[in-house]
Amino acid sequence: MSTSQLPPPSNFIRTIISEDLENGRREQVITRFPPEPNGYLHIGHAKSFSLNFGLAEDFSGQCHLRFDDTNPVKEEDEYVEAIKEDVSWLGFDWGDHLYFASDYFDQLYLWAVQLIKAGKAYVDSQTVEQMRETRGTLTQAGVDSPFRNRTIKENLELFEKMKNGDFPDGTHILRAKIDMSSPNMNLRDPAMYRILHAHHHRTGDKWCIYPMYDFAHGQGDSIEGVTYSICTLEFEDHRPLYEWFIKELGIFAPQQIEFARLNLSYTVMSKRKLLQLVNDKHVSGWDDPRMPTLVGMRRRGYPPEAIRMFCERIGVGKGASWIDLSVLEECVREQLNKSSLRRQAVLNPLKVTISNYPADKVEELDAPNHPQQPELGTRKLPFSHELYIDRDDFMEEPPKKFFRLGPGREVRLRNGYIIKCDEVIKDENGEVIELKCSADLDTLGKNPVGRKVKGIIHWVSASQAKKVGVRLYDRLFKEENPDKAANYLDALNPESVKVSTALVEPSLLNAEPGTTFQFERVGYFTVDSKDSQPGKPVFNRTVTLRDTWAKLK
RNA sequence: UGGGGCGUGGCCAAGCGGUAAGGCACCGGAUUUUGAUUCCGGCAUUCCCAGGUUCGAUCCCUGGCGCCCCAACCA
Repeated sequence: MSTSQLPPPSNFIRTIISEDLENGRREQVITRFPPEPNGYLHIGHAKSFSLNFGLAEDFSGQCHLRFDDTNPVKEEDEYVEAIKEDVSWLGFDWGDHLYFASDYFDQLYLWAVQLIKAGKAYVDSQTVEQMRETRGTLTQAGVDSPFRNRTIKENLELFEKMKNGDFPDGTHILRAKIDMSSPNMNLRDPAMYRILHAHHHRTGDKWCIYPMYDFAHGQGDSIEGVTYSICTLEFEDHRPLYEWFIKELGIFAPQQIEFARLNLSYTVMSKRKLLQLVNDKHVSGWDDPRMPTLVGMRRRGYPPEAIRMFCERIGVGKGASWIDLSVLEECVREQLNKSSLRRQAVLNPLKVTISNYPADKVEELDAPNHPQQPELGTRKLPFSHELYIDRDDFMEEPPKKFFRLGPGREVRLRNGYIIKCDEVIKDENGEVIELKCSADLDTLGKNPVGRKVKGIIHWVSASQAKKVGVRLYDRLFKEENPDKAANYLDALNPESVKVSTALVEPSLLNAEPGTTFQFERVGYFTVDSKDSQPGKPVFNRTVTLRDTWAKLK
């Protein structure tokens, strides 16, 4: 299901697939999303799996979810479950096609033996350091390992012993016998299997040798009948190796296609760094609302449709591109504008007394839940002689383009009356602490004749307003590209969150965790799913509203 | 300096020899009890540069220039 009415935008991958289908080179489209379960998914992964699942949907094919769990020391079940949840959250469905690279360990082992028998693989007994030295450099050919010409029999025996656990980690390794002088480093006898006496999250202690990515990925694709193995650009140099294994093994050949990974400004995307942010407590966890993880965005209040829209909007190419964070935020606004109920909340209160309104009177005003969607109904908004407005909406000496409240000025109370500021009360320090106003009681639901009041401000009734916790989030990093700083941690935005309170209309007190409201004229706020208590919600600011006035200033 | 990629407006991105889609941003203007939303209009004589082929080139060729990736028993 596409999030937009428009046909999916054309891109080079779609073009390749369409052509293959037309000329009969392929008959169906099978893609796959192959995360390693060693961390939480982030927005960059969303780009990848939206592409893979999207392509499968568009061409009536199938997209598999396959966990690339070939490195047991980094992988955990916790991540497997989290990843499944995130993919589902965005609305994608892998059906019965849930796989693990570890499902193929037996087959992979057999294939390794097959290559040894064919003289295409050998057991190397050099140390890591020796291998590094003999591999050569980017401009210098490598040299053959002294173990390169072991007999097939010897290799078979050694590999079997590796499997049986006769050797400690790091003592031997199975390598493909390709070309130590290849200009492509990946072809200089790449590692196929390493010894790792480690417990695997799924296969337990069955194995003490594990296949490398390069020896597992293409074969996994092949076994599953994946027709298009779509990955990021850094694997371009691996493609010849991917194809080499497929060819030598004589198995079904998927096509690997590479696209540019997502770069988002004011964000870091590397798992290592995200993990460090969590471990070093720069954020509260993987699901901190400032994190670029899907769990973080969910908690922040980003709707899944917005993330889908974002992925579609940014397109797919091969050039290293940088997307501005504001593009994502704009998608969030676009989505939330349609779906969020409107409420009033004051973040920075300034007391207002309506002098011509009875002190003991409380009126229940009707306010629409959504101005463009009357079918969403209305709610009651209490009004009394004592209110709070936002300090930003009053200026003692307003500039010409300011059309909010000022001494002697008139303004519309959103969903209420027009009021006029008669008197400004200050404390001993000269700070404004209260405004005395008078209301034009004939302006409820209608405009006065003979004068136009342009300004509209939000407010809450003092005695009925409820105080709630709010967290005002901003971008996690202050630098556009945190990786350009000497240390990306130096680029952290010290003001990425401000913990504060807000006075809100009473109906908000029982809001369900996870729901998002628009605090009119302020922004979108989501009831935090972790820290809210029944009757005691805590609000996360998801994103502010567009503010052309702030830009004017 | 070996190999693999990429260069289209501020940011993405179509186009694949016939005379520059679209989105976002931006700038006008209209509507509006959110300076929000919505709506209407504007926004590349030019596709990294220089030559060449062609009636015609962003698309083909040659040569430059710039940027990204690769030397884990990570993925």
